[in-house]
Amino acid sequence: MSKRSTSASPKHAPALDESAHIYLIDGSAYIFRAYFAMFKASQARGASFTRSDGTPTGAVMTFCNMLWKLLREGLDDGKPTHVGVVFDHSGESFRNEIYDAYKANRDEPPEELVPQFPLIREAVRAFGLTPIEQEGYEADDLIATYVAQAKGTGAEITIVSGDKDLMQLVGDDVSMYDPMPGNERRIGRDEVVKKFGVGPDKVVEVQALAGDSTDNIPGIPGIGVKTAAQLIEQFGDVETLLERAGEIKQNKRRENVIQYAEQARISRKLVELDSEVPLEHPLEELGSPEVDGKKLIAFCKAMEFTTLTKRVADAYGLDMDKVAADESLAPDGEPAEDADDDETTDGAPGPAHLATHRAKAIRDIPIDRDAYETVTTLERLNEWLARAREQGYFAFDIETTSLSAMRAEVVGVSMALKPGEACYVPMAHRKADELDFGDANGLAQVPRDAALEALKPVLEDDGILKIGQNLKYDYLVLLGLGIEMRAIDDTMLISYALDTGRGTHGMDELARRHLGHTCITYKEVAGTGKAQVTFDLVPIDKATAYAAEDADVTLRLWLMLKPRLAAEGMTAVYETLERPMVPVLARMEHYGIKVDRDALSRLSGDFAQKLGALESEIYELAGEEFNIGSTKQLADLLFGKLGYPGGRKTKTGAWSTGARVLEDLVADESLTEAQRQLPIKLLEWRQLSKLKNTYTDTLPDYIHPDTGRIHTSYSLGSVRTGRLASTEPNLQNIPIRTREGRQIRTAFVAQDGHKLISADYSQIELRVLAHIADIQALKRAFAEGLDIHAMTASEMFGFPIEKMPPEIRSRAKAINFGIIYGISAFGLAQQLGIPRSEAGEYIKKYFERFPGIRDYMEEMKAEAHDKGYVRTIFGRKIHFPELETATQAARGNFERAAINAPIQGSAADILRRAMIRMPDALAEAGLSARMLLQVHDELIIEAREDEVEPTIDTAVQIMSAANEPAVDVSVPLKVDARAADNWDDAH
DNA sequence: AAGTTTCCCTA
DNA sequence: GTAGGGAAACTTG
Repeated sequence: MSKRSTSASPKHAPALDESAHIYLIDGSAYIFRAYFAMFKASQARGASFTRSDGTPTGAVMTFCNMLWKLLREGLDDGKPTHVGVVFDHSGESFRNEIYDAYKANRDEPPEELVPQFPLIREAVRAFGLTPIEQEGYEADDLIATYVAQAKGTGAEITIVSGDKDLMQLVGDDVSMYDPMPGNERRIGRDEVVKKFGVGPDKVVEVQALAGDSTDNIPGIPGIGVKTAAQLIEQFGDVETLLERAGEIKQNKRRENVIQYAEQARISRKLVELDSEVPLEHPLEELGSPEVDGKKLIAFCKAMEFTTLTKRVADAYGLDMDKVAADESLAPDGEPAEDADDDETTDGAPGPAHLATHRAKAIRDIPIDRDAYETVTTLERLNEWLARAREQGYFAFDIETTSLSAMRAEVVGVSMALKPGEACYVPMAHRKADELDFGDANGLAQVPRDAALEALKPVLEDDGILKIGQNLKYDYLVLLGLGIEMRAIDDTMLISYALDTGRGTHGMDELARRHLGHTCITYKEVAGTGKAQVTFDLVPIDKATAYAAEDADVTLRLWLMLKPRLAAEGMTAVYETLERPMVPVLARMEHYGIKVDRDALSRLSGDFAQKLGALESEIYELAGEEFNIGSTKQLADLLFGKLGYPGGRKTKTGAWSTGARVLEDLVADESLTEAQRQLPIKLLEWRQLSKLKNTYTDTLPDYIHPDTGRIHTSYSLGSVRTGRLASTEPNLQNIPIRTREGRQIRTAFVAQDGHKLISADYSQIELRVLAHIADIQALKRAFAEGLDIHAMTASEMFGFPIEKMPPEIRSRAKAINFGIIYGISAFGLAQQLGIPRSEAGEYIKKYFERFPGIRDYMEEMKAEAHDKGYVRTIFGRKIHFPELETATQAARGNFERAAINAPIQGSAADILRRAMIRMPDALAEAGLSARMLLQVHDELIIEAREDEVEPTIDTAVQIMSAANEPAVDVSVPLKVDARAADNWDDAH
């Protein structure tokens, strides 16, 4: 018995007579249906249904909203006088004694739902009611018994449920009401007839014959609801039918009825509700709908339901601030870092305990690569999938011919159901003539199309959780095959949410770190270098060991890491900032961006010509030919033979030839005009060779042969601040600063009839800084739309903003950037080309003018030292384990990173939130526009020409409000957007 | 063939 | 001073 059950004091309800109206609410069914129908769907859209300590509360909230509405307003026919909220008792019911497979095919409840069951019972108490449940009985039986007893009183009865198993109870004074949000409906006799083809009194007969796969009620094979209704119409009931089965005309049907007669009798017992349960809470004790506002507010506050708290306070004219959260249910404040001795209020082990307990148990199960199964038939694959369906979750991995998802062909898939229980399903392996696999390595495998067809419904089922490592890859490959994965968890992203800064999040490293296990490397199975083969040529036995191990390890990592999310209060970060990025990014990568190959080719030609001319001039000036691209040869020549004054050295002691050194030579007044020509030409050559080699020569190779577009890959979990990184190719470093560089941008174009829209945040990091450090002067400047660098310069150097000399403004700009980067006198001096002492003076002056900034910096340093991490405004943690061990010299670097991380990271989180909402926002606005690229503070969207204006409006709207409603930002987020035919003109 | 260094492109 | 990716040269195995 719960500690608090004694404190629940049911109020006295009026007498039960003809004027009474009883609501019997089927709590358990509602929770499940609400969860699958809406809570999960909203979650997939990125909505947060998690309390600040990570406890999932979506189902509790839905339930409370339903109950609130029900008690306050009643249903379509007035308010109730008596209310009972009824739940299934956990564990088996008497039906399992009749038929041990009853409900045996039910999935375990979803992980997010489990901690919510006790909370929902608490919710019922908060409404002043007693949750009704009884060991050995299901909610339906209790409801049936209440109905049977209430009938004698003449009261009107409404069963609040949409469950067809309760339809047998409908009668003169008894109807049902399905409370599913958006699908509310009254269910009376007519609705029952529509569903079962017979009246409520014959429903059990029909159900007995037709069976029910969700409850695992067998029924009679070959008979569905239609046939069952027809048979019952003819024979009256199951028993009569079985006696006179010989009269059935259809041969097969008759045989089945006779053969499965006993099964039908059992089924009837299973579906018929027990209306004679000895009630622990008799009918007279049903509660009243009157609510104690304070008690309910205390509960809602503990759950952090802001909207409902307000609604309740308004309804009762109470001041919500004056009611404290129910402490026995509220989060404990700082979530438990340490995984020891935490307990929930019911004394059950909490998430932190679960996390450590799981970790230990999983590490103890050895990994045996020889135990994995190779699935070679479709039948066997379907058996695995059926088990996955039954379990409700499984680990999953695709093997393909390419690391590039857009070019990958599926070769096989692996899956794991439990630690050590994994298989590989080869689909498209082939023999290469030059390799002898031997006889034992035949190519028995499941044809690809058939295998994918079997997989598709499971992958797309949002009731079956697919667990993977870096699932964006699999998602993208499958998207190309017309499969849209739903219900996913990604171990890489879970690890990233938990452990950013504590190492990388690749599977091999996670396996080593958490399981003490070294995975087989890809090279071990596929070879290395020139001898490396694609996965379809890997022998199937090796492939099984490799692929099934991946799935096995992924599952184990998930079992270990997932409970840590709740234990460490990171569930919301994972579910709102990480997981929803997978489908969004996969689609952006899938669409790609159109690139004008010919334009790039022309540029390459131009650059080549100019480079040729420059080379000749450089050889002429140098007096000899050499490899200009070789820094070593160049240094030898410049500082050796030609005697130029050497500037800086690199960290390995070599003379530096970087742009800064060459620029210094150009400006060196001790050199002659003629001597300055060589560094000038070298700088030009460097710039052009960079543009040619890195961009115009390389980008065309990334144009996909089928789509004519470039499909970059965005990496999640690789940047410690939460930013994305773009690879193969990197489209986040396309040139913009020089005229020649911008020509490359013009080659990124919209497709025919479309425009590219570039929407970017203005000064987002400085705005975030102004907010976090709470700097009034900066906040005011942003609110008034001032030129922030000019304003800084004005504050520091005293010039009026309107007459600011450009060079003063640019100094202030450098300082502002320096602040974001965790300023040092050394760095600022280098940036501005001034003595370090002078830079130090600037910084001193800045801090005098903006002391809050210095306070912020000191705070971040202290927090990073004390706690080992800093946080973004959305709660993402960035760990700095290095600070504990760093030497004095190295410490400054980490401290600057800790200062920068909340700024860069919060900005990155804002971008993520905008990106996650954008596709739905565009679709809801009826727009066909698509996000194509993200460049840290900029989104590139492709829109049809006739939709450009509304697309810009939507994008700006979403981006400007991306922080809401999770976090208030005390500075406006300004977004600029424009459209053009190419990226350069749009930016 | 694989790893490291230098340089340079982006926010 | 923050956060990245990547080409080419160079070093090491």
